[in-house]
Amino acid sequence: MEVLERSTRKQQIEEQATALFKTKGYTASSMRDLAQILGIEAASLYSHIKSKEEILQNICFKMADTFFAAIEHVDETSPEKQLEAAIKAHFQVISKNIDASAVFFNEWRHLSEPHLTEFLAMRTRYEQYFVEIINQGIMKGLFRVIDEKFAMMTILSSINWTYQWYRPTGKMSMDEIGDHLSELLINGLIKTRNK
Amino acid sequence: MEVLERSTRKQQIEEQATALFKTKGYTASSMRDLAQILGIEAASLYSHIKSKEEILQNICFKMADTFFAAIEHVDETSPEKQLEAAIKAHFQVISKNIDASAVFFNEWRHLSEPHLTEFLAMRTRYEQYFVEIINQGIMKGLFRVIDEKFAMMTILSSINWTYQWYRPTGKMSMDEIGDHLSELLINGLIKTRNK
DNA sequence: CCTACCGATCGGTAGG
DNA sequence: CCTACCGATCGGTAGG
Repeated sequence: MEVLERSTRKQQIEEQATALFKTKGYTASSMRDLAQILGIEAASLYSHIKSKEEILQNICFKMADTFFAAIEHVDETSPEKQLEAAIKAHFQVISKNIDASAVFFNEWRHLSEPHLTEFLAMRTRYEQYFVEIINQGIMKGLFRVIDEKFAMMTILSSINWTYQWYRPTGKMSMDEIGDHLSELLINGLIKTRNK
Repeated sequence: MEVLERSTRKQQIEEQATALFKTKGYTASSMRDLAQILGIEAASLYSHIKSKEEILQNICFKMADTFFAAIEHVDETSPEKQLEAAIKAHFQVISKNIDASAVFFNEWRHLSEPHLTEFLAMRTRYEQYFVEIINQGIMKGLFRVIDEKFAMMTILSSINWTYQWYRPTGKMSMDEIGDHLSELLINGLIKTRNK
């Protein structure tokens, strides 16, 4: 019973902290700000969490796990289909976790060692997954010959930026955006018969 | 003579502050950090600047001016050529001002009012320039029919992200990246004869 | 450009 | 979860 209550309270803290960090940034957010949102004193937060940075670590590494879990289920035959599925999977994680994505993309640099190094290693591994798909597409003559890291950066940055403007209530639905993103980006990459 | 010295010192402060803000973020950077880099006491900074935020304002609004100046010279006939020139101009500003671009993209939200509102208005106006080119391309039947704001966001985000990975010493030159960026993005947008 | 210093606020702890 | 409090650090000023 007590464990359950604590667990729930900890989740509440992390949830509110995520929204706060997104709005004000991690460094500019104080534990007193966070406590006030939850209607408690700042000192009381430390019954549930170890430190301010622990919250940031949880947000960043949970998001990293979610991103990896999403592309784990991608299982297509052609590089083109595989890239399409990966782009959509990546976007869906962002669209379903807008606040956490904002913190993930902007505040990770405030992680202390050794978490910072671990975080960057995970990011590189994730990026490598996209690089390999692009590489296969080039080798099979489907994609234009292009620096694969450059292509990966261009693709991921477009998707990553969506947290800045995507609104569930906007005129484009989640699926529509996923479709258009993959279409525009893969269309840019693909070899046309006329070129 | 005195005015000249002060002006130079102020430039030095802003230059070092830009690098510091990029690395640590605006809020996490202290005036004592900045003073130490310059080899003076924190209090001495205030002979040259009014406040910490004044530095941020100067970085952000100077960059905004530079971006506008770059697209002002774009003067092409077709939407395709115009978009290509605008993409290249935008990237060149970033590549030539990597540190200031990082601050511009990440730290603007720490501007206080009324500067924040003014900044966002400028950004919207700049984005609108790209939206209009895309709109013309769609109306002339050159570009695929797509939400023009979505296309603008996708294009600009790819270019904006370059400050994260572009290195003047990297294997792709500045011009090569500009070429490939515009090619990949416009190729994604353009109507192919086979579709 | 420096010394000396201000009030405010920070993350976090002790003890209940 | 609270009261009471800690040492550290913050942006900035006064006066030279």
